[in-house]
Amino acid sequence: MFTLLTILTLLTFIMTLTRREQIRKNTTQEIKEIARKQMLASGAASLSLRAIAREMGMSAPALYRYFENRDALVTELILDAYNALADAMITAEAKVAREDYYGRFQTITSAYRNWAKQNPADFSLIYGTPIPGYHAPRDLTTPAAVRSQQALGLIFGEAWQAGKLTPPTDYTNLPPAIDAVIAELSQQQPQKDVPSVAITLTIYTWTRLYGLVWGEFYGHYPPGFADTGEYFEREIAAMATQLGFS
Amino acid sequence: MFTLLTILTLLTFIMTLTRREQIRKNTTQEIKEIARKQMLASGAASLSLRAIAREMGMSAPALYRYFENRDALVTELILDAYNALADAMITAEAKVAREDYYGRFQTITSAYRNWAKQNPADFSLIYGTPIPGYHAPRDLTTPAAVRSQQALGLIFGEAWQAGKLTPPTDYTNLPPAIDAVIAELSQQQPQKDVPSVAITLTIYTWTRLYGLVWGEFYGHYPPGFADTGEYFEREIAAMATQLGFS
DNA sequence: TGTACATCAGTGAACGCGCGTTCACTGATGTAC
DNA sequence: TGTACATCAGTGAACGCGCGTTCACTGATGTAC
Repeated sequence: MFTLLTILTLLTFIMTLTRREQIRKNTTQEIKEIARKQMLASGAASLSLRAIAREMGMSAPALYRYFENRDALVTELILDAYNALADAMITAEAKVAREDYYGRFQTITSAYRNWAKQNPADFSLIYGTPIPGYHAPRDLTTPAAVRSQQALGLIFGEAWQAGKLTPPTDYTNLPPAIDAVIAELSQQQPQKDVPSVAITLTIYTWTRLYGLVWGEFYGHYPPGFADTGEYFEREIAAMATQLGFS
Repeated sequence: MFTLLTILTLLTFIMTLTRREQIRKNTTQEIKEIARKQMLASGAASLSLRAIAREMGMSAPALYRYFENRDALVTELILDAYNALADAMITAEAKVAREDYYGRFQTITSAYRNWAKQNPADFSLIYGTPIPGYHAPRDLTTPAAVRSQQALGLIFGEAWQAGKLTPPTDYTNLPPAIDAVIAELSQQQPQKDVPSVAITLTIYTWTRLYGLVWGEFYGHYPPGFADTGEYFEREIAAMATQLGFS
């Protein structure tokens, strides 16, 4: 009897607590989803708490139960986006054989593009023009932003150590000022043995990836050029050659 | 007497007309300059006629004497920006010896970056996230947007014809779908003899340029990395090698 | 087990703000005879 | 040359809208004894 009662009480306790929290979680999730939908329709800059509340059939002040203010919501959306991108890249890349470095490079870059295409609002939020008046708390956003880049850097590092990546001197023989920055970054990595060249390649590759996908998003390409992903795969292949994958 | 009078009348006519028009031109120019200043401060998305009028010490309705509405002002700013970028690139490049193709490439790409750095509001306006609710009249903006790209393409074309540019097969042997798009674009050029490969190289190079400069603008690079232009010059040099300049 | 209390989600009214745009107007500048 | 008229730049009031945020509140859900 004693144990049964205890268990029942605990169960009720857990269940009710969980139920309330569950509803809260769902509502929070719904707010974010509608926020994303609206950003997609009219741009991150015009994200509006009142508009979100309206679409949810709620009054605007109710949202303040879930987020301290508009900026807090934006920050959460940004963190989610960075993390979702990193997750997508990392899980895709994890499926490729470890010693197939070029395959991993291809897969992780494709994952980047695919995620961006499937989540245009999030992509635009983190890599588009900053929202006027909003200032990201760098101590929160930077670690999230860096995850996906580190995943790419790891591939370069491992490939280089395996002798499967021999970059041209353009990327190994840097001006002293840049070299110093790279060296310092190399120290700061969670894995201690990240070679400097992996960081250099990551930075330049990231820029190229970004340009490729952004151009596709906002119609910087001639009509028809980017309709299929071939333009992208081509440049990735070219990139691999140019960076020295073998 | 007759001629003197005629001349005087004409002169008065021209002068008064010119004076009025001159004032009008100045005011129009001032509106645009303040618009740019405000875009720089708070982003293109929050460009506001009322705010511009306020800063000019005018009432807001007065602006409607100069622009039909807000969108018309935005369109003019966009056209100005595209043209200013193209002018900057073309005039810089024109100073380099015609047969120094690599030098022309270096100069025109530097001009791109310099212009962007000196005119961040304009750069952001034409290449940043589109303004919510604003739809550019493509028939006006596309020709302006294309000018700078054509200037770059011309260098590739001439270098190729001179045998000073031998691109790797990545850029010459394209998938049929992309090839078709390029071929059609090649037909549409004002200069009839633009080789397809010049167009391919232009598209991919433009993307890389864009990524490089955009990253510098919005802090996608590690601190210290992009402070001087060396990171840029390095990548341009790498690019030249990769594209096959000789 | 039932009752008193605490917590929490959500509401409606309000504040103060800014926006684009229209309209009827005033006063200065330019034009025609 | 002087006068009547037309054009143009600019004003102030107003319309209707949306925004973020605060505040005092209600009613439901969960907690303690």
